[in-house]
Amino acid sequence: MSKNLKKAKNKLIKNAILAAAREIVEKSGFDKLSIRKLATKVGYSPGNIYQYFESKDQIVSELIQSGYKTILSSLETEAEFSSVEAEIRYKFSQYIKSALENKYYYKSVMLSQDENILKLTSILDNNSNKDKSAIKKLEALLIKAQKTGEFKEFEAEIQAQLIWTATFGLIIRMIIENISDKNKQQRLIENHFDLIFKGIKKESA
Amino acid sequence: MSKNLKKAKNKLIKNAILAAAREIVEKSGFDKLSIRKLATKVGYSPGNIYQYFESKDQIVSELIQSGYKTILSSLETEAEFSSVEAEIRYKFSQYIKSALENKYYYKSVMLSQDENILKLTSILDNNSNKDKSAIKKLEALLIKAQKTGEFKEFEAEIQAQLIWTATFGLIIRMIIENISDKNKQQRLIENHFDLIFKGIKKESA
Amino acid sequence: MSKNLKKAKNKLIKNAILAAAREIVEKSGFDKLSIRKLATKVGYSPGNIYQYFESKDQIVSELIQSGYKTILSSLETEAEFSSVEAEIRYKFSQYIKSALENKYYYKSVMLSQDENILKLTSILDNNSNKDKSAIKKLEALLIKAQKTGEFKEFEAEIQAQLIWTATFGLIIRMIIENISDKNKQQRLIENHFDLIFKGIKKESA
Amino acid sequence: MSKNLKKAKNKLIKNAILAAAREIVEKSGFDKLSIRKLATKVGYSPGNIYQYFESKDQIVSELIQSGYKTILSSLETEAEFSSVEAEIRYKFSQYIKSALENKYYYKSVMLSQDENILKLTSILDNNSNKDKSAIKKLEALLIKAQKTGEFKEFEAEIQAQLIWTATFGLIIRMIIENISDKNKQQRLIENHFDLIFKGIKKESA
DNA sequence: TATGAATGAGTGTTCATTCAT
DNA sequence: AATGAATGAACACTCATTCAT
Repeated sequence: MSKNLKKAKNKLIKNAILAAAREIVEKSGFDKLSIRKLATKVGYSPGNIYQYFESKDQIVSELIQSGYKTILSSLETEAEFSSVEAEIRYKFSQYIKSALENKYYYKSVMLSQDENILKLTSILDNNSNKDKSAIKKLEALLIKAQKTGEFKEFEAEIQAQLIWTATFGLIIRMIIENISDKNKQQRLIENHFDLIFKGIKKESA
Repeated sequence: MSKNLKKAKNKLIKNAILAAAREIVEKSGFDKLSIRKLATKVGYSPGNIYQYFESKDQIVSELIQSGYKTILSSLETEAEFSSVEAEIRYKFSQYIKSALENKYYYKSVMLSQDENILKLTSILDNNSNKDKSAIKKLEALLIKAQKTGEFKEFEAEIQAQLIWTATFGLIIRMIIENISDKNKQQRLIENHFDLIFKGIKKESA
Repeated sequence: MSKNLKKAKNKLIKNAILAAAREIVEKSGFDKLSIRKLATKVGYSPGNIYQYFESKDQIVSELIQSGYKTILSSLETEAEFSSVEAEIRYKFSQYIKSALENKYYYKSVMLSQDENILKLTSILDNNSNKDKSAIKKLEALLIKAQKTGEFKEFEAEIQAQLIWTATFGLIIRMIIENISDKNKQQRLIENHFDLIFKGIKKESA
Repeated sequence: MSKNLKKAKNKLIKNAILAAAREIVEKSGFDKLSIRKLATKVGYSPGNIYQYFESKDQIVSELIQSGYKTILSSLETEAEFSSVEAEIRYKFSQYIKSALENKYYYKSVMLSQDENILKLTSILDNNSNKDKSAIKKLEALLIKAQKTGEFKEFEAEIQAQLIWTATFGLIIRMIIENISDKNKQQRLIENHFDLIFKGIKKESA
């Protein structure tokens, strides 16, 4: 077999292993992912898994990063927006829908307390991932809108965090309570953003 | 010993076991709860635990149900409030703090997808537990505030749900990301309610 | 079964486990001692070993201490000696013979580089076991003999160490080369001490 | 490629493998020598090692034999000495240092009970290797010194053996107890020979 | 009612060796 | 001659559960 073919085969198997891992995680959560179960599922001996991955941690890590990227990528768009509110509403709606489409995945990743995963998913830790994180992008948006007078002047970092925790809470509850009616989802999402943008108090109050 | 006495003694011991379990869980999480540790803590042998509980699962389940009540009870108070906003801020702050003090329970209860538990914990399901649920009490408060002009006129049920999911999201993330600095907690909580009451948009915008 | 009986049975089994461990070690060295092999040998499941010992380390440790004490105890005696030379010759001869009677054991213990074992067996480390060790007793003997003029004035600590390493070397080689002829053993031992006491140089040289 | 060329190439590679193995062993000990690590170091795949050696055992065995020669060769020298004492002190110091520089070999070789190795390493067996052995050379030296009046008249064979076992004991303990301080090594070595040459007794005693 | 011994399955990881390619 | 995938056994240790006593 040529070197290229071998490499391709290797990649194929790596992917098969990751796919099996994903299946286990989605069905039973990260706790239940073990090298043995994984090996059995792909029809290998436990030791052979280490031919393809250095450690369980590496498997977990690759698993998460790939899934998480899928969901996060829903935040990217080429569209232009008339206001920051419109932009946030649009992007987060996409994000929520993507999360709901990968619900077991989203749940597993976002509820994991594994250190490596938390590095990617933490919302409230002000120090981690300063630059790349989605939180920072939201914060930038808030600052921009504050400057144009669209939003109230306020500490953008903490607001970004709280928008995110609120949205996270909505998604998780929709997943756990198995809210699958698209209309109901839509109504919840819209009202969620109404709440965030306008609050519940009467303006002049 | 009379039958009654026997039953009472049995209940006493069950409670002692549950109390020990609670201690372990709240100190180290559900992962670290093992029959062995539990037995050692109560001063019994591992085998004897099975005289009082059918399985570890049963212990975990009873533990979760009781923990949930503790947290919910934090919403009760005799105090009078000058406004509904003040009342909501006060009660929910209590609730959040109680959740953080019982973080392993809160997480377990609120993330459980067990049917029986979901009957108690569901936020978005409009049909379950119409009367007793905490959601309904919040909804009633919202309606009251709308009538007095304190809050905007709006569909109270869905607003109650979203306040709850947002708060749930904040709590879960504080638990998962292990935010233990009391000052940071306080700041997050206050800003969380600022967001909910006033939103982020400029009023005249 | 009464508590005492149970305890006795427990001790019996602990001893059986230790005996099995000793057998493995004597046949194949400490490297080859594994919980699995040990369990198989006593007819138990691996896990059950932990009913009797906290860890493999504890087993190893108990094993060593018991065997080492046996050999070391050969240094104790009630006898009175006409000179320090006589005392040293007598005691070390006993010690060597005891070592040869427990040869696999002596070899395993004295050649182990396991930290815990080295704490007991180190000869050259000036810091460990300052008080209790056999080395210190020899050192004291040397000092006494120096004071009475029997021995040359010299740094007693290092001399004690070197007498010990030399004797250790003799024992190990007798074991490895399987010198079992008692007469030959005796001749080697006597000449070994002649060498140590008088050296090989002509006195007036 | 001619048969000879092939054989030469084969030998070349075998040596490269052995060299890599030697490096691993001398850095980390025989425990840490694994076919995988070895293959990685030579730039081969694990399987290919078996083209050149039948088993790991064979590699270990060849390694040990070659290492032994290195150490023994330290006894050879062209130098002239003013006395036999000086000669012995010099040569054995070289030998000890060489042993300490190849400590894993020395330990493995000298503690091996493999028959073939024992043929080379035995000190106390009066019959084996009558001619070539290092012991015999030492014995000859002793006899020479006895004749010149430098050393006491005594059974040279047994003295040679005991000098050797004592020195062996010192080396092994320095290895096992990991005495790496060069000054301490030097002091021990010097005092070791003081002991051997002069003994510990007062001359006139 | 209570004990504690025992099991069997489970955890991640490493290893010498084999073998199809 | 060389690769790298694969195996199967091994390592120490933990656990929920069962059961004879």
